[in-house]
Order: sequence, then C-alpha cells, then structure tokens
Amino acid sequence: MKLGQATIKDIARELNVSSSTVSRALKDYPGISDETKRKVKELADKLNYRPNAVALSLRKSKSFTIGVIIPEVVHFFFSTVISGIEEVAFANGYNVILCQTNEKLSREQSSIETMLSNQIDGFLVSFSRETTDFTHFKKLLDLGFPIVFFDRLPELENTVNVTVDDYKGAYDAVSHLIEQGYKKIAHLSGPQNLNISKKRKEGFLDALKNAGIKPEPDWIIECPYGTEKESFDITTELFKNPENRPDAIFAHHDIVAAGAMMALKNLGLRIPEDVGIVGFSNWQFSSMIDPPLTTVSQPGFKIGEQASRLLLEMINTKKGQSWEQKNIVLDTELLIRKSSVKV
Amino acid sequence: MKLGQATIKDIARELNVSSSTVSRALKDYPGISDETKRKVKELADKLNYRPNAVALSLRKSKSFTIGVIIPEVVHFFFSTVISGIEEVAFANGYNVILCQTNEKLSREQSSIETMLSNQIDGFLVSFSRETTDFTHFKKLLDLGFPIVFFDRLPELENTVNVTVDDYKGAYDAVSHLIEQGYKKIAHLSGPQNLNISKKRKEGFLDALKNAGIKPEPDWIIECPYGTEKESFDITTELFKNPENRPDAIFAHHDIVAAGAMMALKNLGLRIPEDVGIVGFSNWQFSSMIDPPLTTVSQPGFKIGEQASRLLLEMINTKKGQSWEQKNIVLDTELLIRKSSVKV
DNA sequence: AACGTCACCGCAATCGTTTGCAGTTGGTTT
DNA sequence: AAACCAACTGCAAACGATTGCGGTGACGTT
Repeated sequence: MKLGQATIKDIARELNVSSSTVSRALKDYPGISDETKRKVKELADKLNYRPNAVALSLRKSKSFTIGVIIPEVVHFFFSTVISGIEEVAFANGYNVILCQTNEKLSREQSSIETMLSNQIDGFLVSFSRETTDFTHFKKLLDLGFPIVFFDRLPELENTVNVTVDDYKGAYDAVSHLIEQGYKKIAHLSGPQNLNISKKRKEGFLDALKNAGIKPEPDWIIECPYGTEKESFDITTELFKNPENRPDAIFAHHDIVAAGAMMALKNLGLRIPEDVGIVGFSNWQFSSMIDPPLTTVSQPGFKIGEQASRLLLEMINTKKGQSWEQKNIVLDTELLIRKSSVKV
Repeated sequence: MKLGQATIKDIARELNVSSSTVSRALKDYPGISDETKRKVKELADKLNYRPNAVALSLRKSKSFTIGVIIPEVVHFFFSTVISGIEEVAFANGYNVILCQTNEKLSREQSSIETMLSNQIDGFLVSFSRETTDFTHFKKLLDLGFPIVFFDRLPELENTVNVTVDDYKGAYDAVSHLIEQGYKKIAHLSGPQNLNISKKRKEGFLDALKNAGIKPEPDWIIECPYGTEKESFDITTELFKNPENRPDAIFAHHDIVAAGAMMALKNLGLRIPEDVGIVGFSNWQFSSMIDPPLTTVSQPGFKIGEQASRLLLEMINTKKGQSWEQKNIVLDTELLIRKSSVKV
C-alpha cells in the first residue's frame, strides 16, 4: 500500500497465523494463548500497526466521525463553537468534519449528501439563513439519524437543541440601557426568519413594555445581511432627523453595532453620551473598539461541548430507540462596557 | 442498513442482474445493453442510490478527503484560509476534515495519526508553535505522501509551500511609518522560532537600515503569546520613560497592535499624533477600532485556494513520481488607515 | 453442420477488518 | 481404548463497490 502501512494480514503472514487470530489477539479476546498475543502485539508494535479506519467503517457501518454544518467559520461565535465541539469529539475518539454553507441552502443539502455517503455518525447543525424548509432534516430524523441543532432552531417537532437564551439576553441588555437613562431605544434586528432574531426582538420589546416605554415601529429595522456597511447606512438614515432620533441602539450582533458606531461617530454623535449602544455575541473585537462595546456574551465553547456531548449520547444509544426531545438553553452574560454607561 | 440507503446489491437483486452489471451500467461502461442501463439507472434514481464512499475508499485506497491542520480556527486569518481551502476542495469533489492543534505538538501528531488511518489523501498544514522537530512530516514526505505547508514553513528540504511575503509586508509597513515622519520605531515581534516572525523582523530592520536609522535593541521586544494583555503590559513598560520613548510601533499582528493601542491611550498618548502604529494581518476588527488600524493584509482566502490547488495537483499526479519543490509567495497589501497617518 | 463472432452479462477476487462457527490439538477421564 | 473436554486457532462470510476474465446465447458464415 501507498504508505506501507502494515495491515492485519501482514502480521498474520509474518507470524504464520490467520488474520482472525491477529485481530483477536490485538483486542485481548479470550481463547488466544498468551504466547500468541505477545508475539502479535510485539510485531504490531514493531510494524507500527494502526487499524484501517475505513475498513472498520465499512464493517461496522460507523465511522466515528461527526459532521458539523455551520454558516461560516469566520464568525467568531461559530469558531468558538467548533473548538468546543472538537474538544469533546476528540476526547471520545471521534473525528470532526466541517462544512460551511455560506448561508446557502443548496450547499447545505449537498454537504449533507456527501457526508452521508461517508457514513457519518451524526450531525451538528446550525442551518443556513436560506433554510426555511426542513424536510431534508426531517427525513433523516425519521430514520433515527442523530442530529443536534445549535444556535438556530428548526421548526420541527421532537428535535434535540442547544441554544442560548436569546430572549433573556436581549431583555437584560435593553433593561440595562433603560436603567442607564436611555429612553428612545432603536433595534437593528436580524433576519426575521431566524428564530434567534425573533427571540432577541421579543426580548427587546418586552423590556420596553416592562418599563412602560412604547416602541417606535420605525426604529425597529431589519438588517438582513448583518454587515458593517449595511448597518452603517441604516444607522445614518435612522439618525438623519435631528428633531426626533433614538438615544440608544440595541443591535442584533456586534458587527451591526460596530457599523452603527461608525455611522454615529461620522455624524458627530458621542458614544455613550449622546447615544448608548449594546451589541450581541461578544465578538473578539468588541473589547478593543472605542469605546469598548457593551454586549451580550454567548458561551460558544460551552454550546459546542454540550451539543457534541448530546450527539455522542444519541449515537451511542441503540438505534430504533428514539430519543426524547430536548432543549438545552444556556445562559448569556451581559458584559457592560463603556458604550452604554452614561455617567 | 441503518439509513435504508440503497446499495448496488439492492438494485441488482430487484432487477435480477449481478452487482457487476449494475456497477457498470451506472458508469456507462460499454458492453451493457441500453435497456439494462436504462432500467438500472431508473431504479437507482428511484431508490435514491448514492455510492458508499467508505466502500470506495477501501477499494481504491483513496478517500477524496484532505486534512487541514491549523493552530486555531478562532484566528480570523486561519478561518479565511479555511474558506479558501473548502472552496476549491468542494469544487473538485473533495471533503475537508479539520483539526486544530491549539498550538500543541502532541495534538498535531495524534491528529495526523488518526487522519492517516482514515485514508486521507493529503495534508494542508500550518504547524503548531511548539513544533520544532519535523520528522513526523519528513517521514510522510519521504513516502511520497502529499503535503502542502502554508503560512508557517518547516525547516525541511523540497517541500511545497504557500506563504505571503512577510518580509516585504513588514518592510513596506515600516517604510510607510518612516515616510510619515516617525523616526523612533519599536517592534513588538512574534515568537522567534517561527519563520514568519523572523521575516517580519528582518523587514523591519532593513527598512530602518535603508532609511539610515539605527535600530534601538531595547525597542525590539518579543511577544511570545501574542495576546492583547501581553502587549498591553509590554507597551506600558516600553513607554514608561517619557525622556526616551518610541514614537511608533510596528506590531507583529493586529491583536498585539490593539493591546499596544490600549496601553497608549491609557498613558494619555494620542494615536497617530504622538505615536504611530501599524499591525499585521488585517484582522476583522482592525477597521472598526479607533483610530482604525493601519495594517498589512494577508490574502488568506487566496492562500487557502492556492494551497488547496497545489495539494490536489500533487494528489493527482501518479505516485512514485515525486513533486518538485515549490515556494509560492503571495503579495501582501498595506492598508493605510488613520493610526499611522500623522497629518 | 460446424465454426467464428459479437453483444451482453456473471463469477469471484479484492480492499482490511470482524466474528460465528467449526476444526484441531493435547490431555484427561471412564 | 474410546470418549470427552478444554484450549487454541482457522475458515469463510460479511460490509459495498470495482474489475479482469471467462461464460452464454444468438447470430452469421462457410
């Protein structure tokens, strides 16, 4: 073979025994003499034998590999999730294969196909922004195929999910702004087909309601792409009327917040004196910008760990036996920095 | 089978032909009647047949999967590289499996082992900070196993590499500072066992030399960890003497630069008026901080594409035939922002 | 009638590993 | 001496797909 990797057959030939014996000797099966075991193990060691994982996969219809489907690795949040996933996967002898969808449904579907034909043992998925039809997941779930959803939740029954409490995170963030004395709070929201966007918006609305503030519909604007540029433009537009403008912004995530901050500075408005601002996700840069951005931190690493652990559990329960619906919700943490502290 | 995935055998049984015939029919081999081909294809379609990639790997000793080894996904640079890699891999029908080393040599080695036992077709590697001994790569290369190194280059002969021109990037950056009128330039360097760190330092030194400026040894400080905190402390220390302090900093990368900026602000120094600063890598946040950071942008996506393309070439040349040494060096680009423009 | 040709298809081995079952020893028991 | 039981070990099928080689039958040709 290409790599000269020794196989069980090589060991068997050399030792004049059958491959069955070698296989059993290596795994300390009873019924193999200590003498043979010793010889086999020694030679295996000497030849630097490693079992061929592919042959194993074929035999066992199990690959010890889990597939991760995410929109984009460049998102700080997702890359921390990946780290969490890898950590527990590795610790349990599983490999991780990664597919970015770039927010494209077609890419999501084809990734699933190729991963399936690679006998993947289960999926960890945060689906694309384009995904509104979940039948490709439904089919697999009905067959008892293990899937754990994280961050973004599908509109399906009986799924196993790991998310953060977006509602509460948003609620806390907005309440904090209100406590600081801001009253005219705008919301730059995320794409409304995503559950997380809806939840954050709800949290925003309820926090206002709870403080007796009536929300201004014009000040709730969707940022479908979530780019810096987009929110720069939207914010500039939002603040163009000096007579009646917001005095604070709750942004769907930090990039959006950063774009807004640049727009505000550009307009000569001071943060946090004139306008307070809070983001979401605690991106890496959030503490480094000026002023440092108050944000809601999501425990990405923990999400990855949890999701991974749940998936491995599902993989290791006997098939046929279906798993119960589960909804793990992890707490967010409000990181108060300068951008929202008036005094 | 678990997923009810149809196999060639299922089709064969249903149609009362042999699996050989099905296999050949599906691939339009000559010597199969059009009638049979039609029937096979129809049924395959109906059963939603997908070839079992694992069985194929075993048969062909080829998995159509490439392994990527990087220090950490959370680095913006690496995640853009990954995107580039995935793009061309996917376009060519290859899968990507990802392993983070977290800068640990042991993790690097074990990842390689498990990937090898998964019949991986080749490696794309940016090795860990701990890696100073390259025999684990050397062994594979000697066996004709395809590896492309990127960003960080090993001390080995005849490897295929993709990097950016760190020397020139640094040289340009420092020359720019000098043009802006800065004269007392410090360098917060990277770990000196990495080639890139050395190259950037050389570029720094040569730019000074070329301008007739003698470097101050005390102002070249290594930041082995490259964290914000580390460079904050180092910078604070570096500027503690008001009598004789630098008037500019060339940082090994943007995080280091950001830490330095915070230290400077903390000391009441203005950027760029009192101190100019340039980073490296164009991290995502660099344009969002205040002032926006001048930096040397590395074409991460392109690096990924190039490396991936080279690797696929190597994989597809007949084995036994060794590949020639190659050193692709991509150009950096100096992004001039406010942090280094005096006027 | 005997032979050759051609189109079409199946057998069986192969990749590396696992595993139910059966076989071969040697020794012990009646 | 026949029977029996351990203790070891090997055979062969299986996972799913590929492929060299050989086989079958229907024709046409002499």
